[in-house]
Amino acid sequence: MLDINFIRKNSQKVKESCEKKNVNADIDKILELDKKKRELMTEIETLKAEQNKISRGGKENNVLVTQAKEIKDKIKSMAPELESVEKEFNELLSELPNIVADDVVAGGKKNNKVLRQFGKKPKFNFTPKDHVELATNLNLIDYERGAKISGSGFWVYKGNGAILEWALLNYFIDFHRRNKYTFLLAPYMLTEKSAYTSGNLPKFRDDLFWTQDKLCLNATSEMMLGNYHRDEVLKESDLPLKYFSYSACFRREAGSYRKEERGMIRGHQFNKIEMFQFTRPEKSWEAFEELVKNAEKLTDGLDLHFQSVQLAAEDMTEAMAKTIDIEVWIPSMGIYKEVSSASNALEYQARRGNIKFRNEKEGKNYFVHTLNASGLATSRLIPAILEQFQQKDGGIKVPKVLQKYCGFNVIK
RNA sequence: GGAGGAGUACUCAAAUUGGUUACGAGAACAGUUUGCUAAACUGUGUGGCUUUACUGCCACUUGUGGGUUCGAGCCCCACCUCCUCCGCCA
Repeated sequence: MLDINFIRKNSQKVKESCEKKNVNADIDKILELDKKKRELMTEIETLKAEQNKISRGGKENNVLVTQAKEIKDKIKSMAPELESVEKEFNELLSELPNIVADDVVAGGKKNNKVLRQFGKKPKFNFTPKDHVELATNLNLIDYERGAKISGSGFWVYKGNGAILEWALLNYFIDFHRRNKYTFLLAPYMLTEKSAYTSGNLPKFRDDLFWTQDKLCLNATSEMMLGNYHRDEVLKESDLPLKYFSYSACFRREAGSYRKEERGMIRGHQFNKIEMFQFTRPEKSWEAFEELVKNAEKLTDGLDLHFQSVQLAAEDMTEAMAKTIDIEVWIPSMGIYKEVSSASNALEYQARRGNIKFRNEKEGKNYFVHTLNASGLATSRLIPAILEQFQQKDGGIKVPKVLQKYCGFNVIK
């Protein structure tokens, strides 16, 4: 959510940002409703002040009590108008996307900009197989039984496949622990309110799984991490707060194409470790660089070929001012696929979740900035590892950093 | 799932039959003043109006949302969370 005061003073900038994202937003309407809201509030508050004045005098004076009754009725008759103005105002305001950073370009995916590439595309002196074939041949992933148990879009990690998956997670966890991020294991089910705060509602209701108790399944740990300090005033000296969390993530992926995305590229359930930071406003861009660097280091540590891409305005979610994706090379598809997404939400999420810190010097509370980055998601890393490190004999060379977790160097 | 109890600010904690400004203690931080490891005093949430600013005025704030009333921490209803007991427990 944006600050209405900011919109009042910078309506032109807000409009330009919306244009970049190709979002149709009626800023003038919002400003008009804001004005109307404040006028009604002032009117009602003046009446309330009068009412309070009379009430404080006690019940001695019958004339005054009659007057107070009239005021009460008047307030009651005005309330619905204020309510409806507020409702419309809040709806429009909460639909406004974040102001995109100055260096974010307009347009969609096509305008995404590759910032840097790491490693080299592997070259094979034999015909490489795709990850589905490799994983099936080596008995690492059981797609058929996954589908039998839970339907399409689910799979089972088996034997060395499960060990490889878990090795990745352990590698990530050790990395974040070394960096002094605090490890959180949080619930996988969240209330509607939490889903609102994290921005998944109302827009993405259909992309979430819902239980009969009106809880939704976690779609990314960003949801639980962003809600962790909801409605709190944090100590300035505690900032930045750095967390990481492991969770299985559940997504309906309703209507998404599965034909071209064989295997584990897009499933209903996948494992992900997420970094999250709550920072002072002036430190958030610094933190952003740190998160991007961490995600790159993790991927680079696996010796994979990948690239970092700065997203264009339309490709970012509405909460974010800037997003950089880490995309790993999938040889069989001939494209790069996202394994991490690092974003700075500035105070957009904090405003929604009412997360502040106390500036001791001024004695005032300000919104924190929130940032998140995957560190990392495994479901595209396994295909990348299998395909990029496959050998002529159909075996897989295990990345060096994972060998101590796996207990083997090669999968045959 | 059932029965009972509780929820007041950072923490602890009071409030007579509904009545003006929610008693008080402690903590932390800031400001002022005095200086022997510190003390004393003042201040501390949200929003609106006003002001260049300082300030001032007003409204809201006792888990959340409603209701009754001129007036609600207190009465009524619904919900949330925690505690105790019972039931269920692949």
